[in-house]
Amino acid sequence: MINLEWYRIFLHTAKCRNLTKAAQELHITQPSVSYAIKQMEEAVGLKLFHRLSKGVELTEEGRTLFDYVEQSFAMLDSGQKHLHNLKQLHQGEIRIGASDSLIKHLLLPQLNAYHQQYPGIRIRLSHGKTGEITKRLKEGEIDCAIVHLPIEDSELTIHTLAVLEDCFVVGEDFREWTNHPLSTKELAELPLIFLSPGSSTRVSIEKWFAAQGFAVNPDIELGNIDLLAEFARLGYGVAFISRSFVQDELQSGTLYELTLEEPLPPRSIGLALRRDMKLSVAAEGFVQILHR
Amino acid sequence: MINLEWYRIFLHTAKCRNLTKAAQELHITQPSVSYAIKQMEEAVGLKLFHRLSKGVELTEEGRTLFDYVEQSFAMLDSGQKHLHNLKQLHQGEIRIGASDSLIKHLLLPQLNAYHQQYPGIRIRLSHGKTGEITKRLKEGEIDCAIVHLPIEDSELTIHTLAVLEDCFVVGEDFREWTNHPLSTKELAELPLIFLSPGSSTRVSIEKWFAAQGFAVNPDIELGNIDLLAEFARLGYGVAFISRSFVQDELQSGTLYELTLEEPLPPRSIGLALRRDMKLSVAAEGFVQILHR
DNA sequence: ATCTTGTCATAGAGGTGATCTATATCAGAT
DNA sequence: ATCTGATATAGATCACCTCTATGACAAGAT
Repeated sequence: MINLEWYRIFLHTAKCRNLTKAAQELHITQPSVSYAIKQMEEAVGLKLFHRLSKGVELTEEGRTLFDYVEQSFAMLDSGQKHLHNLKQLHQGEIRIGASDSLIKHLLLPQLNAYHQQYPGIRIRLSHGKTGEITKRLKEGEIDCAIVHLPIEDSELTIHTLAVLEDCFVVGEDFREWTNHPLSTKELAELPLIFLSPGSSTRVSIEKWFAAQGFAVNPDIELGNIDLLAEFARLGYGVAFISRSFVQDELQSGTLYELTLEEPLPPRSIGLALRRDMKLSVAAEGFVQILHR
Repeated sequence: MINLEWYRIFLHTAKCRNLTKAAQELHITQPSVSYAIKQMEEAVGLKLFHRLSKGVELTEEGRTLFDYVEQSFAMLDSGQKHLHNLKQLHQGEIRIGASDSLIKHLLLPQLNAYHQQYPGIRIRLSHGKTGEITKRLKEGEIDCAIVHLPIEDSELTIHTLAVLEDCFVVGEDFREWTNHPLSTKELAELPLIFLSPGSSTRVSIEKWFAAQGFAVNPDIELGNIDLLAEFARLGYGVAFISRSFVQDELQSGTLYELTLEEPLPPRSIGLALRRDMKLSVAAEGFVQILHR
């Protein structure tokens, strides 16, 4: 069986064309090199070097082998460099799953910070609902998931990232409703604008109404946070939305927040990771940025 | 510095996804594998495997490295195989079967070329008739056979090498018979010189006569092509022989070819190999020379 | 709840083979 | 004849690979 270290000695010897110099480069003694080459030649049953009076020269067979060994070692060197780059975050990729709205309204600052700090890392985003995203996480298709909480899953580790505060907002046409705290009954009778059924935001507000005995039926259902805000602004009704997603509009006065007698349920955003899997270096860097 | 033997251990472990099984394949103990992987991970400063309750799984970084290491080892394997093949060309042997006449008159150039190109390979020739030769081939006593075609045998692979053109030749004493095309009847009445019964050449010409209703009985039967030509030259009669075997004599005017009304049957020479057997490197080299 | 099984991790001991030192040998230069 | 630069060989040494023994853990079976 060929000792792999012999290959290294062979390679250096072939390049130096001199056992003594190869020994110096390899930090071993010249007899070590001589003996290793001898053993290797015996093992393959062929002479790999012509012994000259001043140094050595590859035989035909030695040249043939040299090509293979050189490429092989070049491959190992590339592998080591690639690993080093991964370790230094000069290379790599991270696969993140989150809903579009979370990506746009919550993650963008951290993604920008991460991308700025590690420009060599490829960020791959996939969107979807919390259920879909956690499935992809568990199947190893993504490295980490930004999800609405709560989630109970023994395969996942969950870290709370942020608290989401929801609110109802209106445009100029419905501004009079902000004059006093609304009862839930009053609210239920207004034209409501919600996200699609099944979204976490939608589910949480339906539960809130149901807990107070109201079956709510929104006038408008949209799949996009920006559209929710826009329809509210245009006077189509009352939109239910996370406050942080529309704080620009609230501050500039294009949208107004309703005050409710009954407090809205608190919601959180969390980071989900696979419990049994160590994060890649790239993913670890992102997680650290998220926790700042 | 990475110990190259760690790469081998890493590769096996990655493929087995189990340290205990990798240890078995490598013929070392499981703690050896565990310790080697640990040292390697410390040396590169990255985790290469997730430890699961049943076995291990490559990390992202481990997968990255695996690609490089796999290619690198494949390259070394190729190099070893190439060397092995070169070694075979230095020290191997080839066993060829053919009739004496084919050896002398057809194969000599290729044998010379082969011998010159691979002086370390021992060429062993065995002579005999096509039937005997194919038997030895099937019994593994020879590597390849040069035979007269056609041959139908499911155990053999046949490649056509050359077309043989036969002819009848005479010496000075019978030269007058070359003045006009001979009928087969005229030919059958001349003293004929043939090879021994059973030889392919003999069989083919007997069939030719029989197809025209003649039972031919040669005056002289010889076992040697050179003797055939010599007896024709000496005026003993008309010899049936392959033209390429006597083209020197035909050109120099010591032998003359008869013209026949009825064309002689075309014959071919082929290379027969065992279908179920991979050729040695030495034999492969010879086959390539034959196909030039 | 407890036991069994299969797996990986660690510690200390052992031994083997890679490498050392010492030196011989060789070819070419002076 | 001597020197120089190189490789080859022999016996000794010791570094480190691998061993044995055993611990730890998780999953599955009872």
